[in-house]
Amino acid sequence: MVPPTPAVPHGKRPTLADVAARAGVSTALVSIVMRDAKGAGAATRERVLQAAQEIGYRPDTRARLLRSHRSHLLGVQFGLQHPFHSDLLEGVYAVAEPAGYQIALSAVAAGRGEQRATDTLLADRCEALILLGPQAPAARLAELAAQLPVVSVARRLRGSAPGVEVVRTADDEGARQAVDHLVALGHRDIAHIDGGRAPGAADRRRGYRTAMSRHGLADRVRVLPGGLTEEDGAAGARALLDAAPRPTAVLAFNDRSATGVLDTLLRARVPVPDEISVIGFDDSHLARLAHINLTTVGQDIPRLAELAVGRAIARLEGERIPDGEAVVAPRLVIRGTTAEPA
Amino acid sequence: MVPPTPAVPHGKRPTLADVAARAGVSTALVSIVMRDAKGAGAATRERVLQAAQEIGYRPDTRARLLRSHRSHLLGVQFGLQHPFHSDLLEGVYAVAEPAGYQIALSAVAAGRGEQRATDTLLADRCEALILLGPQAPAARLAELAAQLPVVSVARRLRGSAPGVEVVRTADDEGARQAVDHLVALGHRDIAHIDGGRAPGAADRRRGYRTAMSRHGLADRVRVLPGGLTEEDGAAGARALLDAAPRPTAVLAFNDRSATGVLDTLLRARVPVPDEISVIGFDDSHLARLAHINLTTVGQDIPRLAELAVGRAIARLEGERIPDGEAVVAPRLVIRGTTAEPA
DNA sequence: GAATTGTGAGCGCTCACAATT
DNA sequence: GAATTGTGAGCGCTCACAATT
Repeated sequence: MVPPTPAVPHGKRPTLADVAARAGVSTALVSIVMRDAKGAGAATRERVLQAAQEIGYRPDTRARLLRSHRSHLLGVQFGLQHPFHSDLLEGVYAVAEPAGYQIALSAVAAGRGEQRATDTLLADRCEALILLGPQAPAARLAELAAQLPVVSVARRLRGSAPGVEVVRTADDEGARQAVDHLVALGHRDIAHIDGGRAPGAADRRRGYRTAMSRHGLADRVRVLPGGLTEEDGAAGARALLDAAPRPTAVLAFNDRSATGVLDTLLRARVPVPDEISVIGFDDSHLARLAHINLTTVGQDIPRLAELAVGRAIARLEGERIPDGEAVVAPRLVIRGTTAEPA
Repeated sequence: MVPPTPAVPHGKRPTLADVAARAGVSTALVSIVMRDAKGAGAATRERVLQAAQEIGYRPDTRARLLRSHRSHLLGVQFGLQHPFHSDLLEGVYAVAEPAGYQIALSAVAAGRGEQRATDTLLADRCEALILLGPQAPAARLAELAAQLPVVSVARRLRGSAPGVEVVRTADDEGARQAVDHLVALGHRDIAHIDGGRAPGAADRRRGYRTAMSRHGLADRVRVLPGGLTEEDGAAGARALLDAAPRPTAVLAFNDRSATGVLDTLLRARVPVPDEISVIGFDDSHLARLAHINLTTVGQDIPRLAELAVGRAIARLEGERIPDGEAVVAPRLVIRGTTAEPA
């Protein structure tokens, strides 16, 4: 049985002209009222809104965009499997919509690469692109930046993609804070399970090394290959358990990785933080869960989102933008997975 | 310093007319070539593509949609914080794009409710709506369904929203499979940490109760209030640890909840599965991670996505659709968190 | 003259159809 | 006659401007 709604909706969807006819005014006037622009009397405004309501009129965003010079559309590319991106998106919506910009989302997924994601955003007439943790070659980013304003969030680009705005956390500084905290607690054997080639991984690795050296612990530096998933953290933790001497503290690349570390240690009956302290990175939802209660280097997600949207809009509106990257300070959040060494 | 790219891109972006002028043909012909439609000679086709390439032409999706009767756009509403939705989206993209439909994404987030999410999809001229785990009142869904085809995924609607297509997993059957498995292992004290008011929770609860009764274990039924997060599972597990007698097995509402259960048990030094067996629901990425290795009731995510997209398209193309809901069979995936009771 | 209203054109495409080979 | 090419109109809006109070 075919259900009640017809395949092609009943007749056509109502247009400006339908509203105008019903209200007995011109379409231009309806347009003014629908946009809430000035140039219409209170009585007419009332009458038009009434008519629109009655026939269930909704403005057609696409026609609107086509006609107007500006589209006020920001295209955002994100990874479907990254909770950190989800958190950022919340912030992006929160900042963009009040500023009068709409968000067009395009996901990177298995079988749907970044090229595809950005291509659809361009075809949709986005005015600027905000890329969350893009992995595309710098040359591709530069190519995009030649066409429209592009903001890279959380991916550093050392001048290799001119024209691309970069908004990121001071990853090295975050790693330093983590090491400082552990050293202050009395730790010396501090290992780092890194993020491999993930955005930010190189800086965190460097920050860790530098901080260790500064504390005279250069010979204790231990970097284990990792990645951005729970599994990567678990693998790193298993390697550490076999090591002699075992470290008394671990800095993981991110919270997901740290979760994997915690799980492996728990299974191996190595009490945290009594025997080994663990620090994550991001301060995502995960870290805050009471049963995880992870000490972590917090990224200021709302601030990152605000800066990303802000720079995109500033570029579009021709405002002056401070030179160089926007680097946001991280902040160590001390919870229950770090303590003095045994 | 303002960077190289001008605020409003260099002049204008190229249009069909620009390509036509460069190739020395009519715009209609360029349109044909760009759409890969028939009606253009090989040589012309070549020349047009060449011209388009040279000036960096990209078709404007919005103008295209405006002009053509059909938009071939499917609007998908999803929750930003639900990994299960991310998995579904992967499947949706994989099915829709080859079928010639584009996906418009609209996220539900803090401060951006479902009403807002669907409103933007409608304004974008989507032809059909696919709602992942919608929580909106049935009346609202019915209202939408009166305007265009609507598919509800994972949310059951017992006739309360006529016209809405429902695609879901047989949640009760899934819970039954879990209980059967545990009973076959020898468990009798099997508790359920439920999903509260989450979509599917009522069916899973009922499936659990029914299965317990069928095994003559009605007096062992224990349902603890829960939800869909790790924290909900952890809270339920804490309650169970204090209970006397402790259950020997727990069925959690979903994998996230089960992860919270596992964590709490590990911390309390209650070995899994030696002392307590744990089963999740979904078979999300989470469950498959080696260090979690969770026995779980698998939802057939690719199939759910395929059915959702398929029904939307069928409705749009006026095909006959089997009456009633599309219910997908779950399949128990046995991993490492279940065993015979001690 | 200031506020309100209307007119005409056109944004970038695709479609139906006519004209050309 | 079949394939290829071109013409004109119009999708639903907004904008610049003119006309009205």
